[in-house]
Amino acid sequence: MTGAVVKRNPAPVPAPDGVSARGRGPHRPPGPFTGIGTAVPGKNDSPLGRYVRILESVAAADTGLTLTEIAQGLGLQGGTVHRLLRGLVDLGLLRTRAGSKRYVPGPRLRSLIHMTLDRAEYSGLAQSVLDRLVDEFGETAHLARLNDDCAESVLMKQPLGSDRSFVQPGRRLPLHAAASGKALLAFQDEDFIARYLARPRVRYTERTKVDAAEIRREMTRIREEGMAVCENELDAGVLSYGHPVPAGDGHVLYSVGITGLADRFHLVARSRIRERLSEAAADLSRSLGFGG
Amino acid sequence: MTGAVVKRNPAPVPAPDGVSARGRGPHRPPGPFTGIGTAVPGKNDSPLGRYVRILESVAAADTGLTLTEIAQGLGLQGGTVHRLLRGLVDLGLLRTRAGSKRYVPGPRLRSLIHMTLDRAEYSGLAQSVLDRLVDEFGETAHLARLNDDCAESVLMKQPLGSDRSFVQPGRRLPLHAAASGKALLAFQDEDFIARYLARPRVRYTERTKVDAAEIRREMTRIREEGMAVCENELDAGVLSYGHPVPAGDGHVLYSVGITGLADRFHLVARSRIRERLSEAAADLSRSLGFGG
DNA sequence: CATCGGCGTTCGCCAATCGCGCATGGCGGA
DNA sequence: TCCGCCATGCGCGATTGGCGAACGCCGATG
Repeated sequence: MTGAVVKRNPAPVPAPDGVSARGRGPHRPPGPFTGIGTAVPGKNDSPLGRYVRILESVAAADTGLTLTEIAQGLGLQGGTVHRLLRGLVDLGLLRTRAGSKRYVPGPRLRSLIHMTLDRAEYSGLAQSVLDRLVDEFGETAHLARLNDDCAESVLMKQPLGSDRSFVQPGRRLPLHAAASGKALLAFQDEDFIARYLARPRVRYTERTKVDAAEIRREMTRIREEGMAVCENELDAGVLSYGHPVPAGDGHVLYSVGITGLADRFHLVARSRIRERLSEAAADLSRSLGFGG
Repeated sequence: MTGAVVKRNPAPVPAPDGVSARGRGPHRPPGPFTGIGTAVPGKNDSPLGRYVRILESVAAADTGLTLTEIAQGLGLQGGTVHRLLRGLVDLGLLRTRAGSKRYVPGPRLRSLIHMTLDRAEYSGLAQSVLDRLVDEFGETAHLARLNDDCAESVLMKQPLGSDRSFVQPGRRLPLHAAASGKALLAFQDEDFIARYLARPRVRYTERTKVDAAEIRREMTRIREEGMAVCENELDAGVLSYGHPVPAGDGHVLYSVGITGLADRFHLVARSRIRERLSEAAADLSRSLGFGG
């Protein structure tokens, strides 16, 4: 099977003379030059390799690419590329720019990006927003990311003199028993929520809500209020608030939260917290790259 | 073709009773729960969808995943996953951690991720490093990213009172005639360099080097010195320096550069520039997520 | 106003591939 | 030592990828 003659297009190599192999050699103005991290130069065309090259082309283009631009770049047929693109769009890796027929990176590719972001990188992106929250309330603020079936704290800022922390970076917070987790869960799509609720949940304290119906009611409340509250449901004596960070295209991948000891933090008016968290979420949405 | 009975595994659904359909139901301790950005819930298992889910699983795991962990997560056979992983590794999307058998994101995925980073995001990640360079030298500093076959300036910081800029974000700098471009080209693998040199190059000024052999000689020099210099090769009267930003796994995707008018900038000792650029590159490598 | 060319879309066909079961080979723990 | 875990090949069948071709659609062109 090594020498099997492949019928496919011989890749975007300009035909030696003026006419391409199929008599319709277009022209291809700038040329493709695909492949930055080309590991094994022979495996680059396979079903998967083509998908990757499409993604790379689209990602490299600032304003998106049209179908035929992609087709030319890969040396593939228009019809073929159309099908590939449909697959990519259906998976959410690409999307078409509103109305236009230009393809741009989709939410799924975006989320993949953020999943591989290291914790160190968040400090540059979000530190200032958390700083402001801490200045305002004197309590611990953190940024949480939806990871798998939990919310992972990726960045935290504590007020001076704070003794212990409940949301140090790396801690995985359950989606049903933490404010930032609940703020994430409430804004996932129905499919995600259903799958989450179908699995067993841990009861951390006697106030932890584990009943599916009860959680669903709270999700509705959170969506209405725009903010999640969690008191004594995960750590005893702790009161925390969580607010979703919108991702521009409707998805919610991050949430911002603020956490304090209940007896002290209760003194702060909830409406003011909601207001500030909402502002912080808008700022974060911008600095995390969801603005444009 | 709607009701076609599919033979594949019924997805990671636990078998109703104790025994799985194939009589070997392992146990799957934590459970898979794959799928955050599930766009179209039906299209999620297709050849491509499986690949994407593998990538997401691996990206979400901090320390990488083993083959069987992935297989369990997707509800696929070990042998099947092995082939999928081989494809992903061959393409450079994944790689195995040195010696270990754990799979982690590869250089190609890294590069894809960084290609979709928005310019706004760079300001959070890299602004402070550029600020320091500008404070030190009073000249314009910028961060460039290898895009396709050119270096794209993604972030720039000018000193106060600077009149015009040669590296405003979005500008695409040629790899053979700009300091930051040359710093990128010099540290690509031989395959990339050969392909780049095989294509025609633009001569911008009479000092632009376009001859392949001459460029290769300069590449060697750059690798030895660790820094690229460019004077009057792209813009007349402009002197600029470029330094690669190492990506941890040997690849170079970014470079940092500093640019000034030649008659003024010539007064600064080259060794000091090299030293500061080297520090800046190390800082950038960390804040861009290559620190490990 | 008619025509042409580019672009996106759809359809049938063939085979490359994907995914599975099974068998095999290395490696570490009991 | 043996045994289990994990990783790796090898046929087989169903799925899907890729191609050619044809079809609307729009704007540019004569």
